[in-house]
Amino acid sequence: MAHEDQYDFKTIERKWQEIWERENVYSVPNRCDKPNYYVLEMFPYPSGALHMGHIRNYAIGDVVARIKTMKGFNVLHPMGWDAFGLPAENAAIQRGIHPAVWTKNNIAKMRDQQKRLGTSYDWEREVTTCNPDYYKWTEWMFLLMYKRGLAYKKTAPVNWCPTCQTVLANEQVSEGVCWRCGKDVIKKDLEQWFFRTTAYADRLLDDLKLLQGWPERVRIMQEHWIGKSVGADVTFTLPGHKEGITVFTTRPDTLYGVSFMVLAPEHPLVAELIKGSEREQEVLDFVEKCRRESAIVRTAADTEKEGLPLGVYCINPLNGEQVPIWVANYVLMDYGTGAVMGVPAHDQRDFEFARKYNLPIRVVISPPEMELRSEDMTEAYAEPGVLVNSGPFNGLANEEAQAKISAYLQEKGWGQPTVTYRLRDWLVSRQRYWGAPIPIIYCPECGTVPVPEEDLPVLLPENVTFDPGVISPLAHVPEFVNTTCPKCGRPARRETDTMDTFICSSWYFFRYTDPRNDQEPFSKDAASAWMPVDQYIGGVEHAVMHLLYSRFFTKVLHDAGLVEAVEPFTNLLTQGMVIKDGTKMSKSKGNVVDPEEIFAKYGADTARLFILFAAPPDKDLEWSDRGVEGSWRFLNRVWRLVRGHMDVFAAVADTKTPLARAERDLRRKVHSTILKVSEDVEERFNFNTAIAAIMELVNEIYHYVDNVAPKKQNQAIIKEAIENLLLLLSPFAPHITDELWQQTGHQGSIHLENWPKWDEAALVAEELTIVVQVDGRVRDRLVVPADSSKEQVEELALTSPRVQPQLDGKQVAKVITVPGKLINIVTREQV
RNA sequence: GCGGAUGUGGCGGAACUGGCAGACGCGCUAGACUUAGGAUCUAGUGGAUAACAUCCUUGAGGGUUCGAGUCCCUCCGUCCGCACCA
Repeated sequence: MAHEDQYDFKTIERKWQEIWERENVYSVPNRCDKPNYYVLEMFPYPSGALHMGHIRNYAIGDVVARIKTMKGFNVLHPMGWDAFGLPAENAAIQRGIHPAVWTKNNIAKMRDQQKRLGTSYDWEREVTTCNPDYYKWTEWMFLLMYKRGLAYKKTAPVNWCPTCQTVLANEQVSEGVCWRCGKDVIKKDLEQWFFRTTAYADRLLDDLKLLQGWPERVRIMQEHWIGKSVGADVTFTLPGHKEGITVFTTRPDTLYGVSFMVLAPEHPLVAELIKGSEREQEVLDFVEKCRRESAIVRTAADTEKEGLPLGVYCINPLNGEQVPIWVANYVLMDYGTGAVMGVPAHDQRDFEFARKYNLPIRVVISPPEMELRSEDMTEAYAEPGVLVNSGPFNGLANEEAQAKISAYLQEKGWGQPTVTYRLRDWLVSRQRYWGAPIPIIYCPECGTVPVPEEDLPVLLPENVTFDPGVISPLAHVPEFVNTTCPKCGRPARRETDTMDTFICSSWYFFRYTDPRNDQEPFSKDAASAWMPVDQYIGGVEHAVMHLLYSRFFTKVLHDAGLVEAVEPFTNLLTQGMVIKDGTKMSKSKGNVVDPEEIFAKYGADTARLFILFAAPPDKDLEWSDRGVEGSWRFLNRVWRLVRGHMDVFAAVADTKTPLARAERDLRRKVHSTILKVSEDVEERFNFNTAIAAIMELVNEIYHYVDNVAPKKQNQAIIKEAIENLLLLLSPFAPHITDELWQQTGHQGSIHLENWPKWDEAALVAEELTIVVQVDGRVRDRLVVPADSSKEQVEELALTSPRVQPQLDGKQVAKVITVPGKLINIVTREQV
């Protein structure tokens, strides 16, 4: 490859990265005379190297940050490391490297890659969650939760990932498998710490409507995850027992249609009710079988419903009827009360179950204008209707009956209106080493005692053996475990579980506002200066987990009076995946493109430009080596254009002589490009079309310099065009533009310049192209002076030689004119 | 099953409130410059056709309109999320 006319990206990119760093170009104060703007990309887990998804994420964020800076904002654009987590521990186990060392090395490598991408981060604000000066405050957050009654410990059947050797929160299990390793998750009874996210369920749901700057689908996913349903608890009495069986139902209007009761296999009443009966063993075997089934099988909708009668009855409080009690696999212990009333006529699952086991089906909601007979039904009737077979409530519309029956139940003490959520409390304990310690001490005398704030941080011991099991590696370190009780001073034991790393990432965006504060996690003033984040950018895979936890944290911090913000992220951009050959890049598919290769072959500017040009940020991006080549060619084209016209930069504009046509056209292109790019980047982050417009501008400048005789070329106009070109291109390709800016005699970095403004006067078109249609089909195009009147244009259109033949033998019915654009001549057959 | 997104040349993708479909880039074809070209430049490039005339063309089929990629209805495909939530 002949290199003599290609630009030397290696030298140029290194040069400018050094200058930016030396001159602190991207350092930002918390307050100054400019308005603040906070743009944030999700910080990475330091896995070892950046992949294309990272590069895309940071390229998008960097363009936003640079444009906002040029537009006069004081822009906070920080970066950091979500540095606690399992891979570090696994590396330690497999390769004998300490997690801290492994993590530190990875961070050094990835930070270097980010710098080579040319990102405009304020590195003075870098945070690393595994450093004690950060996790001290993560522990502090735990204590805050504890103080506010939002952290508690309980024994519960929890999700256990045998591969990762730790428990998982509900959000971290998808379709029965672990979010990290993809292996089956099983249920285990363990005593664990939880955060009371359910206490915020309503606010997390309601405030979704404040998030108009979020993609709708993310809001819907969160709404679904929270899963609010409004209904009633109803207690069926159990003869011979003090307590009855309470069920949750969204359909109290169907209570007269109950023909059986179903308990979840895990329901504590099951064992109690069958004790000593002849079916005891049979039922216990069934329960055991259900428990052994994996979560995937258990929750799949097409799993065959199975159940057994207990031979025991409860009483429907409304009509006093005896209702047989069953146990069945389709009832879940961890939703509602773990017991369900069976109304086969009006619930599809109950219907299937009743048909299978020949349980009675009684219609209590009648559809309008027809009679529903249970023996004819092929599926449950879940639509609205009128109550029948329902005693005093007969004849009521079912929506009305819901309220009436709920009220009646409450009045009689048989139940009350209830709201149930799908959202569970957040299980935050992890039986692993590489995480923030839970700052709790267990004292034989005083019980559970939080570590006093002044004793934070609880430091992770360095000498540990990694021997994963049900107990955290920390439990094997006596120096760590054995301590004294902060209350009574007697020997006590530390909690040895660490915190879910999602806790670290639930508040890091606050820490960036005040990263070196050693008195508090951040000052309220610093947080108020920046929060909420104006633009957050990251992958949609965090739609529920990270984004929901961060919202929860922000609300708790708000309630504690520590921050003003009630939501952390005003606008959210979920970038698309980087794919190749139609599928996501992954090592197993062997379709990975390493950013290092692209940096080495074409440089960061080319990589950035390609990634931003090939697709809009929220869509998937198909990687194309040819496309990268095209971006590389374009930058060289810009390079040659500028280098070929170095002499124009001394030119002084001649404001006296009117411009000729070619110059007016070029100026119009320059200013319409400024307008187009400004709109594209501002409104929808349409970087791909913005870059396309810049490419058109380059083509047009070439067209001018190639077609106007050198002596006649207007140097001031070329200068104006090239300067604006460089300014518009600078957020996308920061190195080459800074270099050319300097070479063309400008003082200071181009990245400190203002965003260009378009000149309205230059935009005014001199001529317009009017499309002429006959009956909606294009027949001619007329180029007319911009000030032509409607009549003049219509006359031209009707007499056009290309239009005339189309009007032969027809009458003009009407003429529709869209001013400045189009004329449509509508005809009818001659009578 | 429910919810969401999406479907446009050989490819990635444009087309704001209904108004020239295919911007820009890739690829391809021809030419120029060259010892050479995988550099660069110029021209062309949705399909049919001998045609600068004509017709067809935005997943399929209907509809509204002077005019539909865009609005409405009925389907189909692909991707994603949730999935026995009582």
